[in-house]
Amino acid sequence: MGRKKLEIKRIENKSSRQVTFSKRRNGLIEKARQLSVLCDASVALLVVSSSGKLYSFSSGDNLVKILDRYGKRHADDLKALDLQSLLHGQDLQSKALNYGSHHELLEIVESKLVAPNINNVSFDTLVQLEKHLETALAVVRAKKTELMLKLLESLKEKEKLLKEENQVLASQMEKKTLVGAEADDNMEISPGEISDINLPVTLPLLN
Amino acid sequence: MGRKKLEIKRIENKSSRQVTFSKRRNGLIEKARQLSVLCDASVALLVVSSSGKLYSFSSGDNLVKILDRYGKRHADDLKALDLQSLLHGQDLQSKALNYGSHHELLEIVESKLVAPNINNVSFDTLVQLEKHLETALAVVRAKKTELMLKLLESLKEKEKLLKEENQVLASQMEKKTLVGAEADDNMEISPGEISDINLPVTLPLLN
DNA sequence: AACTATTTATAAGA
DNA sequence: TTCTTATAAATAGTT
Repeated sequence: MGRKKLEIKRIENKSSRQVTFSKRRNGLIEKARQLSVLCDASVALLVVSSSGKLYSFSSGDNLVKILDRYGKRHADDLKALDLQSLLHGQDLQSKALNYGSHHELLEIVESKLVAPNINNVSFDTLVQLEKHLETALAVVRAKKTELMLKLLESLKEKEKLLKEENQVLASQMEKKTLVGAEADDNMEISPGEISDINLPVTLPLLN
Repeated sequence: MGRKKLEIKRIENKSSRQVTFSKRRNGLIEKARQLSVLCDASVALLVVSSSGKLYSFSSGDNLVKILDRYGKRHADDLKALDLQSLLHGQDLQSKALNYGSHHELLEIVESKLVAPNINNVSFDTLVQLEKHLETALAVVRAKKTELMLKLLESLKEKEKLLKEENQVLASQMEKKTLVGAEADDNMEISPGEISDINLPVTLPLLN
């Protein structure tokens, strides 16, 4: 879509390849964003320039929700395939939870690759394994984001409570100042509007 | 780019959202492909519809190359951290070869996320798991590339042999033509320059 | 799935 | 890089 129709093959001129990369990369990322917004879809995009620089986009919150769903559905698929015995079978917890270190994941992968029956490691198998790992990674990242969002929310909540408390303290200070410095210990305190539940213990109780 | 300008916000009508998703998803994937071809870039794209269906694109060879470089660098980092013992330790094969399906990788990941002790799944744990999965992915991709390169080499080798054979055949044809058509069955054949090892069995033996 | 009126992206040029 | 503009492509609404 420019002055001329452009064949889709490697642009040989280095500088125009660079320019085209910059333009189209921006366009692609914008399109990805639009798709995610318009259609409530999760989109993850990764672009590596020929010089090795990395650009990426991911639809964020939304990605979390949906990859979570994807993970759950995948789990359902596994159930349907009667593989869930490993996940929810009797010795599951003892088995899976013994993975003290995630290094074992790597071991499994590596063993597949250095196995004696190396000839059985077909290209297709590797492609499949790659896909599974990608999915696993997506699920883990989704969970990570979810945790971050929860943390964020709890921080916001704390902030709100602290602000409320500050207001009460400020009004008390004002009162105290008006009454005079000698009445400190007998000062009456109004109950205020905030409840006492969930107040951080490091703060003075208000009523 | 349609009959009307469309605001970029969630399309509420379900069916038109579905249609738009389908159209734009295709468009996006095509754009991703074009960028990778035109600019010799690596592109990976992952789209999950709101119903949880997964669509993806990756630029293949080129991505392999660059991620391979990434992978190697990552592998070097691991060595520096003295973690490679896990990769090449002794009981690794016996342990891990029992994993018949790659689904189990996902199961392990999933079990970590839905585990009863959900509160123990700390953010740090997830970050670690993410790193491990990334490494695993890099390793798998490196192996994939290795296989591709081997295949490529063997194809080149075959090509070379076939070309040599063609030359011999061509010179024989020339000789035959010069001698005349009636000497076919008694024609003397020169041994030529090529060896008989590794010649495809579907080709006529030359000497 | 097709069809188009339009909008959008972008190739070339400055 | 950034902007401009002619033109190619994508796509929203329609059938």
